Amino acid sequence: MLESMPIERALNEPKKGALTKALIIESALAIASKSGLEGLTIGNLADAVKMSKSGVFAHFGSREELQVAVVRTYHEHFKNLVFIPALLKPKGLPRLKKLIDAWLRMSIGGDTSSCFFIAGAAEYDDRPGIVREELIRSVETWRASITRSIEESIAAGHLKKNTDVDALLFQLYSIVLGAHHDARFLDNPKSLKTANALIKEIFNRYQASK
Amino acid sequence: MLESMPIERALNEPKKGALTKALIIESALAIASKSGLEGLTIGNLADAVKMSKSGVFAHFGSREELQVAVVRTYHEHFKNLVFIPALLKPKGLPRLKKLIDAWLRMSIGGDTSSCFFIAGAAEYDDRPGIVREELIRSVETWRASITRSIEESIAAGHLKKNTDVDALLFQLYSIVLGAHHDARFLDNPKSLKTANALIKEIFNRYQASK
DNA sequence: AATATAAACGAACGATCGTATTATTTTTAC
DNA sequence: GTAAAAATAATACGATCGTTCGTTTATATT
Repeated sequence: MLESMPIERALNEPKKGALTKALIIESALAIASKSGLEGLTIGNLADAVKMSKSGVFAHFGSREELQVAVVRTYHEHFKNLVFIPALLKPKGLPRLKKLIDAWLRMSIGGDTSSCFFIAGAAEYDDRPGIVREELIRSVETWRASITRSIEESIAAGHLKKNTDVDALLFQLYSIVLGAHHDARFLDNPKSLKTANALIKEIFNRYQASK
Repeated sequence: MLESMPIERALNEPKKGALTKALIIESALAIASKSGLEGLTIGNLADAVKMSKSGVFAHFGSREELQVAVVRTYHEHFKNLVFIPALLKPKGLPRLKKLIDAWLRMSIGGDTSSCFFIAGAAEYDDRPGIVREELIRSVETWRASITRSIEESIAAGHLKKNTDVDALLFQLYSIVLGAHHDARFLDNPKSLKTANALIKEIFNRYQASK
């Protein structure tokens, strides 16, 4: 028996480990939301969950894997907070508007937490590695969702047939970046209103004449 | 003579110190351009200029002051690279277009260096201190320059009299942020073209009908 | 040339970083 | 209840961080 991998044991997933791991990740997400993914260390995370550094470390094997886990978890949160609610709106322009509105509101959310897709993009725009790759995956997924919703809006006759999808995506995305910048860096309280007015204007311009 | 501050000596500014300090800052600017202001450490800076850590440190007194010095120096570079060239264009729309064009090109510049006003804003949007304050000062100065140029364009009759200055500033600024994001994080080679097309369209829309 | 000041160095400090190794405790399975 | 396995802890390592200190070298003044 050169090797007898006990299959039945591999299937028996442990109980407690996965649970505390989830708790750790949740705490890590809170820290990274406040201080960025680079501000998340094994040390301060261990303090936060009242465990030893090594105890926390063992769950991930490396700091990078911890950061990747945080990005993945944030992606799930994002889906629940932004994407899923928009699915309740009817396909086309209503859903597209809701997608952007929910994202915008959450990006500049008054509390400490920022949007990982924005903050992470800035943090890792010149830092290669698996964290960056995971971030790009998430952002591209999100952009694909917006793109699809734009296309559906065109198909439904809500937006002009000759709408440049990429250009519209770029505009919407840029506005959210701009609002995020104005609100979080410049502390401009009017940023949300400015962004909303602009979004409305853009949609009007792209709208099929009725 | 409880205290006899030798005034004549205070006026004699040293020679060599200021020179090497300038060299150090220049090197620091290069490092921070590649790795961000937080990636700039006394250690790697000392290596870069082939000096001892303490020798470098003595010129600034603290790491924060070093970072502030870097921001100030970058502001000067920015003026020379973006602002001054635009002054050669005639007041009004030509100058405004040049301001944005030069900034945009430099922000997504193919080389390693990014734009501090953008990268720094993201890095310090939740990190209080003198570095953040210096960054805000620089960014606000830059935004004031754009604002003034917009107003001059209106006064010159190049842009509609009812132009919403803040809204236009927000749009232009957001587009550069979006292009920076697309180019540097998503590695999208079309970002410059997309941004330029959009800028052109916006100026057309705001232009006084002739 | 002698002297005073500025500039740079070298070594060390305490802190924290991520990680590896080894031990102990807690949970699971029979 | 006991043995195996998983989860957590304890400890330590080498690196690097910003900073301090005492000393030496370079520059400037007289």
